[in-house]
Amino acid sequence: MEKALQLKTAELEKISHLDYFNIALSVDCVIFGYDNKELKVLLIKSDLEEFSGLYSLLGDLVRPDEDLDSAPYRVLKNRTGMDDVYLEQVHTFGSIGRHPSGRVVTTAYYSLIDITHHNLRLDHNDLHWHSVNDVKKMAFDHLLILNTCLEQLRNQIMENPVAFNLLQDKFSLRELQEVYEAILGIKLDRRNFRKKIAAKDWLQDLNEMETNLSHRPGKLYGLKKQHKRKSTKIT
Amino acid sequence: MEKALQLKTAELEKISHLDYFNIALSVDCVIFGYDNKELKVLLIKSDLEEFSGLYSLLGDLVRPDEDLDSAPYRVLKNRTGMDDVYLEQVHTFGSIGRHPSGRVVTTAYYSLIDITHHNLRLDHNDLHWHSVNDVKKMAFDHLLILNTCLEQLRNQIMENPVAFNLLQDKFSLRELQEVYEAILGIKLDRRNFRKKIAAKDWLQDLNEMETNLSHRPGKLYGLKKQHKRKSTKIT
DNA sequence: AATCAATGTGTATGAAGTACATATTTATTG
DNA sequence: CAATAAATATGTACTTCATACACATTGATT
Repeated sequence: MEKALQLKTAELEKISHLDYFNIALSVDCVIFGYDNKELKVLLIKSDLEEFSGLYSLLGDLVRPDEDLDSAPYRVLKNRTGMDDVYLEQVHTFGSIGRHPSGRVVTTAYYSLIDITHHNLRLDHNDLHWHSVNDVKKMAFDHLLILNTCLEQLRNQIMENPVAFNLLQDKFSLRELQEVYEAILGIKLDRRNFRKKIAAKDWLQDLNEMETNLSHRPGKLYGLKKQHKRKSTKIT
Repeated sequence: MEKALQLKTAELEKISHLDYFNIALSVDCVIFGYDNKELKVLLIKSDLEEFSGLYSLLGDLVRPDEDLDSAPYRVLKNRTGMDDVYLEQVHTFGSIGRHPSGRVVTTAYYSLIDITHHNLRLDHNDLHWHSVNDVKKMAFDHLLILNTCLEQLRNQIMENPVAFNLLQDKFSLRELQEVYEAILGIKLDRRNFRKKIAAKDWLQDLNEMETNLSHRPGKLYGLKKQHKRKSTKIT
């Protein structure tokens, strides 16, 4: 048993209809968005009886002919139409009882998307944005998955320019700061925040100003090209 | 297809003998040790023809009746007899072609063990310690897995007192520093290292000294009880 | 012209990281 | 037993980073 992985193909065939392949593998996507100064997460109503009334993450079983890391891109593309997103693997959850219908191990990914920019078909897919702070109960172990991803996101945003994916291409420093505050759940000092971001050399000054405000407009910035990550994982 | 995870049990039965369960799930353990001022990793000779002469990590298929996170503890216990180790999930690798015998997705864990303390049955299991720096080629994608785990280890040792698991219960600050140097692959300043470690409040002064040295002996320390992590994952 | 509501900016302080040298202890050796 | 060798133990100056905090400026509105 202990050596199963070292067996040759023929031997592997023999054991493949023992219990070894009775574990299904899925991916679940924690898709973060940002609206109304709040961090949101995109959820779907669970149609498992056990979880009636609860929401779950967007997931699907991994197909035998796709890379594990490609599966969440497929899910995201199918659900939202987007294929230029930042997706990161976070953790794999595999407790015996986590799925009521059978043994399903799931690998969790998170993604940050601009809810205004893309053609989200929320109605068609029965998808809904939820304020992360308001989500108290979810189907499966998805609340644990959500919290794990949120924690990882919080740990990353000062190192990597990922939070920018929540915003449109042009944004003011105020908007950027509000995004950071929504993710971290705390207020930040404006001058120190700007100093810190400036030190990262992430921003491109677009020489444009905000418009249609009833007060002094701020300068608009974009994320420098060399820091933009595009999907390369669809196989 | 996209909704497979939301299907009811009966429906799940129906599709369970389509291709969905033709992905096997394994765990692989990157077991780090420390000897002769070098970071080591415990490897086994691959007995796949494709990889003849190469070494691989210790792994096994996940059993249907065990939690994913329990599997590496089982592997480690079976291989080394140890069950009081620190094991941490790092990443899941699932490229289509990563295993020549079929579709196997593997979740990687790392562990740090004291190579002197436990009853390692190296000969019996055909296990060998390799200097991490000398490992240039491995079976499967195991070199990638090793490097991913090493990177994560390096990122963790200043936050979490994990490196201590490489040492025996009593150690001098010099030994501790040498462990850190071996993991990070750089030399550290003695005074600054001690200052940093002292600030963590990890160490218990044992009021003992090194013995059998041909020079001034150092004080011996232990890791404070509240920081010792024991395995709780065997189901 | 005055008011409102925001943007934009700098400095002083404390905390943490880094570079670096000397006195002390033990075992060993002549 | 005195001198030497090889290590331990420790503190300070310097720099870098994080934090706290206030005022002048801009553009729209009245």
